[in-house]
Amino acid sequence: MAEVSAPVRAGRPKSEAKAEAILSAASELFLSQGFQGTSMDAVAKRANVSKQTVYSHFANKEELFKACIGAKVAGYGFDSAATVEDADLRGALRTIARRFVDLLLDPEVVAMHRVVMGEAASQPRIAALFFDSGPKQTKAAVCAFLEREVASGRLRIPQERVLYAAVQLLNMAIGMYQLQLLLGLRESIDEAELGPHLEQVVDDFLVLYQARDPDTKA
Amino acid sequence: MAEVSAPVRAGRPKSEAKAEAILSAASELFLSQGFQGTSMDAVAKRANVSKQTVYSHFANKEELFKACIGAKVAGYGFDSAATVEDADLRGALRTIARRFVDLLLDPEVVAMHRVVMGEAASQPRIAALFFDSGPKQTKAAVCAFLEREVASGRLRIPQERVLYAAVQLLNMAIGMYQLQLLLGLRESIDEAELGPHLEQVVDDFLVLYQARDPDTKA
DNA sequence: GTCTATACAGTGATAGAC
DNA sequence: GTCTATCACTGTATAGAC
Repeated sequence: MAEVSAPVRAGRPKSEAKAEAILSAASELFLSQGFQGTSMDAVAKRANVSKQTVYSHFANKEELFKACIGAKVAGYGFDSAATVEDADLRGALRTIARRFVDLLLDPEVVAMHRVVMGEAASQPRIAALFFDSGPKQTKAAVCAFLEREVASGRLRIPQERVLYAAVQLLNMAIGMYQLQLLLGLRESIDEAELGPHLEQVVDDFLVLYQARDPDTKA
Repeated sequence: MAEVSAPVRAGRPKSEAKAEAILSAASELFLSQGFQGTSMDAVAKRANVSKQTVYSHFANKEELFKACIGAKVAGYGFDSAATVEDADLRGALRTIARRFVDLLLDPEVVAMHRVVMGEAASQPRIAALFFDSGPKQTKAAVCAFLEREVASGRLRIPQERVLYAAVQLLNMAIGMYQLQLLLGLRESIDEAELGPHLEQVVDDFLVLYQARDPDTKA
């Protein structure tokens, strides 16, 4: 019975800090250099650990990539649409559109779109995970908001067209801005350009779907 | 000595035939495997030439990539909008929307979007070339069409909002379909789904911009 | 001009010392 | 659990024969 020294229960908690450092370093590299453009050596170096330590926490490069994307995408929720203030319909739509473009024009989100799309052919499960945790949730949140507004009589959208209208609102809001950022043609979008654009989008959306007063001829 | 002697005149159509073979092989590989996922060895093998022959025609991998994307993007013109039949406004809009989604949902075009976006961070000049020869031209063509219709009085769009309206039409038309293809969530979009969708898009666009008959109260 | 053969750095992943 | 050292392999690019 060699009652040895300390590390009888030296188990997991040590690694947690390093695991986080590895995840953080890998995320930065994957998002800026892409999956194939990032080497495990570079990840280890940036996280200030050895390469073997990386492999002790993540089975291989794909698992590490999956963990990075999963963590990032989980942090970018768009449940905002559900908690928006309903007092003013136009203001609520403006808020939804604003939050959506702010999210999609965020440099990190742009980088994630680039990486996930670029690797979608070879990593279809990552792409599916991204969609389910990202665009799908956003769409669902906006649909829920629209349905509430339809129920309360402030919007008039046929039941089968709510999803179409939600996508329409978001697509009109994003315009060509995200494409320009994705392609690196612009660094960011000026507020002076974005503000009036979103105002116009909300106007158009209301023209299409605002419930008309029944006693007013339309 | 069974000599066949056929290829005494072993063709010297110089490089042109081989250059084409190399370009074709490289394009297929780049579009399906990405830039970093494609090796010069694989290009040479698929083109049935030696690796050195590839390097004699293209200085390096980046130049080869640029040539591939440039050739592909040049072949996908969207001048169609300029030559559309104007007889019926609704039909013309439908045609434009149809050609746009047919273009963007084409598997090869989807693959090109994936590759160009994925490599946009490291190859900004490629991304710019892609934008100028692709989306920018498309947008310009639709703008030209809209301006003609405004001039002829069938559409009513403020001068400064023509570009906005063009993007709006195209964005509404594409919906979430291209994103789903980019992420590999669907293989293609069924016509039964696409047809009614485009019909609705044209309807909405006309609600927003069709010139009202002056003697009809709106 | 095209081929075979190769230089040389870098890759993902593993083995063994502490 | 973490590190150093190394594995087997592939990448781009080049040199020399025909």
